[in-house]
Amino acid sequence: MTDHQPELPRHTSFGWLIAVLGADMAHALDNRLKEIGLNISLWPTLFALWEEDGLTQSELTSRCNTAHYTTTRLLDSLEKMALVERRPHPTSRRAHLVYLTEKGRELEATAVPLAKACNDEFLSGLSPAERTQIQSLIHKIIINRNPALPS
Amino acid sequence: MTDHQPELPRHTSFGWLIAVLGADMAHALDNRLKEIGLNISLWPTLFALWEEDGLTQSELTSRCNTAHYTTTRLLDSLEKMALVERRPHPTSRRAHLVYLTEKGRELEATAVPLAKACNDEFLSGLSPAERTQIQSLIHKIIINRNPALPS
DNA sequence: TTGCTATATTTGCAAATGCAACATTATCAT
DNA sequence: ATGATAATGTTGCATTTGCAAATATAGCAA
Repeated sequence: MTDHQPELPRHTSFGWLIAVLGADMAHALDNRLKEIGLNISLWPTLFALWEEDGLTQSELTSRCNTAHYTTTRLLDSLEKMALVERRPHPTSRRAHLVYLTEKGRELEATAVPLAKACNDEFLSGLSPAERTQIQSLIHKIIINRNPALPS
Repeated sequence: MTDHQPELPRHTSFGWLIAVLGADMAHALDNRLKEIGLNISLWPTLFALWEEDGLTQSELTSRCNTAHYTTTRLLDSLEKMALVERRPHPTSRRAHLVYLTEKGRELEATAVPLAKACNDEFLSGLSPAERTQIQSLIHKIIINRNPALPS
């Protein structure tokens, strides 16, 4: 070992930086969510439902960026926790519509501020201008890759 | 369903944007790596070793941001693939030093350009100035969270 | 030296994930 | 209608991951 550190991948590769930051943020949110009986794997689905429920599982799948079988299993968990329920679709006998229960709906007020706090904590080293900047740059990359997403 | 889309979490939450982008990038690199018999889980360890080998497993663990037992298992895989070898540590009988084999060393020339191409593809919608900007902003966030990392 | 604590690595077991196949229902062309 | 194909959701099984405990060694204090 020399006393001069060579440049490591985390310093030079964009993908690596994103992976490290993503893992770090997921871990931080997961810890907070555990305090209220949730965990990070449930988060995208719950968040999507707080914004709009009565969705089919495949609509949820696409909004949450998860695999269809993952959605099936997450909903099994969320139903056991009595946070959501599957109701029959009015016109299709194979699809379900997913609704929040009262308990699931109430959770939003507790949970969302945790996530906001988490985001803020990570962004705390940046100026307001820098925050806007990074958000829009990342958004730009995502849209560039998948123009189908609404801007 | 109305014809007006409410704002979804992916549009407003920094953590969500990072998670989506991270998953997307990991998936893209994983696909490329599979063409040459590797996969994304092996990547951080190999990359770290290409930069410097003869590290102990715990040094590798800390550079790769993985769990110690993950390092153990990844090295088992990499040894089976004849890409690395564990050698005894000269002064400690519990530690090992991890070295690339000739085959492992040669792989760098094939693999690293794949990853570079992958990064470039994701950054292709940004101007050179924007690329510098986003890289430095993300770096700043990571450092802010973990000041122990070398800048 | 003895014993206590910390470090380095591995492993057993349970939970989570991914893949591929399945069952069921819709759609659509003939 | 009939049959082929696609969409929706679930499940079995193998692989991966994570936690906690185990093993072995090092370092240090009395």
